[in-house]
Amino acid sequence: MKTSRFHLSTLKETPADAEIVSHQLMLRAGLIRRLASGLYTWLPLGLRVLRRVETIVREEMDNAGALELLMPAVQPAELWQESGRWEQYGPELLRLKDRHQREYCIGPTHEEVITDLFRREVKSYKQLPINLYQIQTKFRDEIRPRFGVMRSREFIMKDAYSFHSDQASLQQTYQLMFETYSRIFDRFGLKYRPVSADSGSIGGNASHEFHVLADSGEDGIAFSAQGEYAANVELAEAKTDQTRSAPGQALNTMDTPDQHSIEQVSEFLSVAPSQTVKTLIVKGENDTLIALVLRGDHELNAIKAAKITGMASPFEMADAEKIKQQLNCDIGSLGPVGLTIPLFVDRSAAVLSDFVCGANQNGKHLTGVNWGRDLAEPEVVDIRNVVDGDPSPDGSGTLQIVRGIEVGHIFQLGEKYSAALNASVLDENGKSIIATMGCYGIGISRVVAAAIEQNNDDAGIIWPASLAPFQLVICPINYHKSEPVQQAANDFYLQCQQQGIDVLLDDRPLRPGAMFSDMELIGIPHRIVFSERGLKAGQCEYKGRCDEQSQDLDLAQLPAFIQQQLQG
RNA sequence: CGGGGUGUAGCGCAGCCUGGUAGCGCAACUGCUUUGGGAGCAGUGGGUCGGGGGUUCGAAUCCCUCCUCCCCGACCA
Repeated sequence: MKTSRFHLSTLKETPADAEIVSHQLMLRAGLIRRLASGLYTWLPLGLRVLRRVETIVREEMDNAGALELLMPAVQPAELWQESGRWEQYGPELLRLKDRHQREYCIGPTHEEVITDLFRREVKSYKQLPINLYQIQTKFRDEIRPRFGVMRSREFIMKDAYSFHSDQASLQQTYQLMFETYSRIFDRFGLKYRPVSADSGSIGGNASHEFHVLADSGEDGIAFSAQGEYAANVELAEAKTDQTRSAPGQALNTMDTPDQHSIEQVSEFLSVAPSQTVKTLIVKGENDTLIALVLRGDHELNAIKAAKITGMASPFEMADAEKIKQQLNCDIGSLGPVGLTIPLFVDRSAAVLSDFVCGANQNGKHLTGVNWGRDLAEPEVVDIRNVVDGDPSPDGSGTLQIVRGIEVGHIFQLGEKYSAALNASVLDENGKSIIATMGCYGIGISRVVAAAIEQNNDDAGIIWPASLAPFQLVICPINYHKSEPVQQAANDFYLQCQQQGIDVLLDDRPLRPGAMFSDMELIGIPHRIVFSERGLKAGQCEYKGRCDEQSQDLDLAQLPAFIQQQLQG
């Protein structure tokens, strides 16, 4: 491809409304353009990257025996009513009516459609297992689309659905998909990590997420540096290896005027925040209140807390006013001692002794508090986020926390949709059995953003070789003035094309600086420069996108050198 | 949905407070010069100032209203 025939559309300035680096660079490099909130056009350059992602996914899914099909983006309401999700899904589901007033939605996912297809098509256990996938545009009417294609409303996803006559078969395909996903992400050339998205308490590996690692990632991933354990922070079990020591101090009431936060109180009383306890009041069922107690330096994990029986649904913090009215003190002075509402205590808070907490009286805190002596033995639960250095739940060393972007998710669905839509086959005894299902997604468009989020520098995008829109760019200096330069560039360009190299020739009449900056912005991995000066010495120049310095090459060794670079 | 902000040329912004008929940089176009890290000079084109309504002799500017986009919302005891 020559730049003169390709719509390169780079921006020197960063668009004001793009917040994260991948979004900024995708706009600046001319990969995407915004049409409306959460809706983006993929420009030719961006589409080349998107296609590379798709191709890798497609090849590996095909290798794993999955079969590609394509389902409609628009789906009839009846199917969603049958699964019950027409009511459950809420405003994220974009609903519409046709001219006959029949109701439809634009699919955010395709479980209903695939299950409907399956029940019409597949009748016998002999046809199982089967794994069907598509690469398709989805729509979720996000409350707040942001970060460009990272969290857009319309997006491209690979979704696969497998059907089985028994759990063992599902397990087998699930394992195969896990390996396939690992191969896909290896081929992307991205740093990633599969994490279990299930606490593990239900047994089995019912769900895994694949995260591309990036400091700006929205999800926290906890993993054991020494062992296999890896889980989303939202779900990682928080353990403590401490045991409670015997009480050493007497219970004391201290005046703590205007000291509300843990930070203030611990500084005022000269104790570590980890020696204090915070008491959070949340809503319980039937308009009641429930108290949650955490160590002062820990954070509540709302997903875990929501699972406690008796919690209001959805999980919510109680209003300050109601707390004041019922407990007779402000939220900055709450404590577990003497509370008459149900009390759940995090494991780490339950092993404290001689700790500090609010006195349930404004302006006062208690010190030297001990479970079992000053108040009842606690009802112990796991309700906090894990932190760096926590013991790994599987006993293999300690946890580390990194940030990640969720780009893949594999899931054992079981019979949720097959039962609702009565998707059954006959087994070897002629008996009708409900199929059991798995589903496997990869956010194709999100992978592009995640790749940039992980790989960029001040100059722009740094594509891994497998995702780059072009592998190699030829930058001739004075292409339009110097015949030798034009000749050398054209010759090498043709030579690359004949070898099947995805090569870009920058034949725009630009000054070198402008040309180099553009090519670095769009992230082409390899660059060859031809100049009159170099050609006179029988040389050209090579620079890899991440190289500090360029290097001179003899023209004779150029083809072999490039061959080697592209393979490496 | 609630709160805050924003909207002026393709992009980034000034002008608004204190009304007088729109400007800067980049980009684009033409010509000449230049050609190893986003060139210089000269010239050109491009804006219903988000929409509608109002106040006024006169509105980008003041008032009302609708809309857009962005940020915040659940990590506080």
